[in-house]
Amino acid sequence: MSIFPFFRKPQIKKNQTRLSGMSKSTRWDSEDSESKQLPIYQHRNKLTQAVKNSPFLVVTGETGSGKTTQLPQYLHRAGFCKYGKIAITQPRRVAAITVAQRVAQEMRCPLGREVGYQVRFDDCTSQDTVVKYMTDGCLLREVLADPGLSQYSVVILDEIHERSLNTDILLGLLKKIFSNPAKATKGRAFPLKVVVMSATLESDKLSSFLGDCPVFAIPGRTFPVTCTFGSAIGPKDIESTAYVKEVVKMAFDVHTSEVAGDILVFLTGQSEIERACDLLFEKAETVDYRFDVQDPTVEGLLILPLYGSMPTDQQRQIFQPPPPGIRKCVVATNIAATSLTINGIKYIIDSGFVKQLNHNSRVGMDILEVVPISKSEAQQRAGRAGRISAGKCFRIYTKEFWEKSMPEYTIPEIQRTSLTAVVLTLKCLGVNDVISFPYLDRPEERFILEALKQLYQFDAIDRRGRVTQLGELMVEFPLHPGLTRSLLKAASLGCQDLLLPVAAMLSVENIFIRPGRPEKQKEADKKHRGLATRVGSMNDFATLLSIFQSCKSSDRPSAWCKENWIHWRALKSAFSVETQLREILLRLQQVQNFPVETFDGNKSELLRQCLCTGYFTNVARRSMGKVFCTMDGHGSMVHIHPSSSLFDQEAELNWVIFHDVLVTSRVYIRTVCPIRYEWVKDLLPKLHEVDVYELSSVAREEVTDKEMKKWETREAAKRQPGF
DNA sequence: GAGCACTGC
Repeated sequence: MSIFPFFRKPQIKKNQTRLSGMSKSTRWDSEDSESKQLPIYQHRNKLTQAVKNSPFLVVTGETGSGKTTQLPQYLHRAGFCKYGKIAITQPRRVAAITVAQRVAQEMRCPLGREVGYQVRFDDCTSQDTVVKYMTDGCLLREVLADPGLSQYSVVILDEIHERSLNTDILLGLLKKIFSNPAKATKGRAFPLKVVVMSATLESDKLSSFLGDCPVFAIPGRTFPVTCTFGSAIGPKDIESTAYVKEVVKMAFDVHTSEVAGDILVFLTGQSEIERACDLLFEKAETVDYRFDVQDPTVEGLLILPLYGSMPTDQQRQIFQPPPPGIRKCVVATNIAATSLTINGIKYIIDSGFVKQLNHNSRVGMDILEVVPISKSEAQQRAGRAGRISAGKCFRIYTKEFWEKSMPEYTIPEIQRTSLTAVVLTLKCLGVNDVISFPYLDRPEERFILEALKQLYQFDAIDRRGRVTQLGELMVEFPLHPGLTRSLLKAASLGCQDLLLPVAAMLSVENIFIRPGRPEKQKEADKKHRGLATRVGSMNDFATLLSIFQSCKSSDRPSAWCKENWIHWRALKSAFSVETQLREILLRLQQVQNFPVETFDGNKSELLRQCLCTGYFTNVARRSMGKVFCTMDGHGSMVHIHPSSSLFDQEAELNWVIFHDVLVTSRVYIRTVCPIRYEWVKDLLPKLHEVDVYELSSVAREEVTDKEMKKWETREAAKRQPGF
């Protein structure tokens, strides 16, 4: 029996499919009445005209305007697919997939034919696909292979206001490539049309960035949300964690005094959410529904946590409507701000904080920190209450906090992240001058210089800032450049099987489960310690390799994970990443001039020596007791994280490499491996070879011979014996 | 002696 009894497969004649939209076919003329009621519908002719008339167009519209689903269909119907496909980018996989599903349904075609999607590990397109939803990262990879984007007639960048790193890079690239009319038509029958879609904010900025291109505003269709400020959290409370209690109190007040409707609470992380849920549960137990609760139809409270690392089936529970009479209260991270939409939310409790990963170029580290959200983000959170009817948003912070502690806009990712991979991508696209590249918001110059310095250290670019052969290979891998460097070293020595699983394990989410309850915690820790392997000595990278192999060869891998307190979901994605990396490597080995080296060292040390070629920027040396000192020029004092198998064995160690740094009560290094000084001796001087200020000319590729000479003398002076 | 939000290739 069919699940959809009224669904009829459309009759598609083979010859008709490819150009169907622009012929006089009546297939698309019968729009369903639902899409006719969308605010965008009245503007459809003007919109297609606007796309025709200008190479760039900005379209703004709030959620519910229908721009993501309708505009591609209008363009399709107007004949734009005659010259190529229409690409619509999304910052997230799920969005690309679900929107494509809906549009395929509206256009009455099977998904993957005229309408399809492409995300990593999942390409649902065919020869017939002319409307293609995809993640911004996928389109960026396509630009790398074909900078002219010759198979597309229109590229639509959606959700620009979220300012994802990839979308920002694409925007700059499209401006650079297609704002020059001569370049824009080069090798094309029809100049590429670029449409940039965003929520209403910042449309002027976008328009002027794209040469004062026209702006098309579509009214949204959401309900009003009234916002109130609290009295407890003021500008002085930025460092405190008092907001958890305050949030619980506010949620409880809403439950007892407001009419029926579900509650969504925004907090910053897993442990905080679990604590808030416990507190709320305690309070909710004391309620007498005969007297305490104003709305007589409300007879109970269902409290549900929601965060990213939660098991998927548990996440699914969130979307179930609560039983009659029960009010649902979801306590979530920022995942509920954009990634997941929960229906039925009428009340928002906003803590005003978020956990954000910021790159600190002063110490050369990424730091995850709790910071106040921006005003635009607060509005976004509030908007989550107005999707089905009028809602209310309770901000626990004061008006003064709003005015003094919260910035207008969130700093875009490109300005607070390490740019090493981005700069390599740009260089490979022929963007030599990465400083004057058209960024919508320019990153600080020292961020760019730091990235160049790292790329130079990895031999991905040469002293004049040109991409090396190795750099060309590196850009093909969806990994951090250092990790790629190690992988390529291993491949050239023929031992890629050691590095492929390690690289995969390090590029997926954390695989170790650590529960909140202390007794369970002990159990999990014990299991994890048992997984640590001794290859000559303890080594966290080798442990990852061993976990990967043990699980993969297990008869029941998911049971194996459960037993060992490992996230099965994470390990599954590590398996697919490993396969993908292996395929990329094989392809490159077949077509490129791939380096081959011989190894005359100790075989049991092979893995660690390969790691050294990519991690010599992350070397630390024990200075005193349990304190290590990084050798990256910053000389930061760090400790080995207690989750490492090398924790408590510091006395036996002198030199180590580490995968990442975690800043909490101390500065911790995680995923650690002991090394011998000889392995990095020849690499370390490279860390001090180039001064960041000298690199600004590398960035612009304007290095004169005189400058080169100056460097070489300085470098010789710096190369001192022993270090 | 432990405190990793969220994406993406």
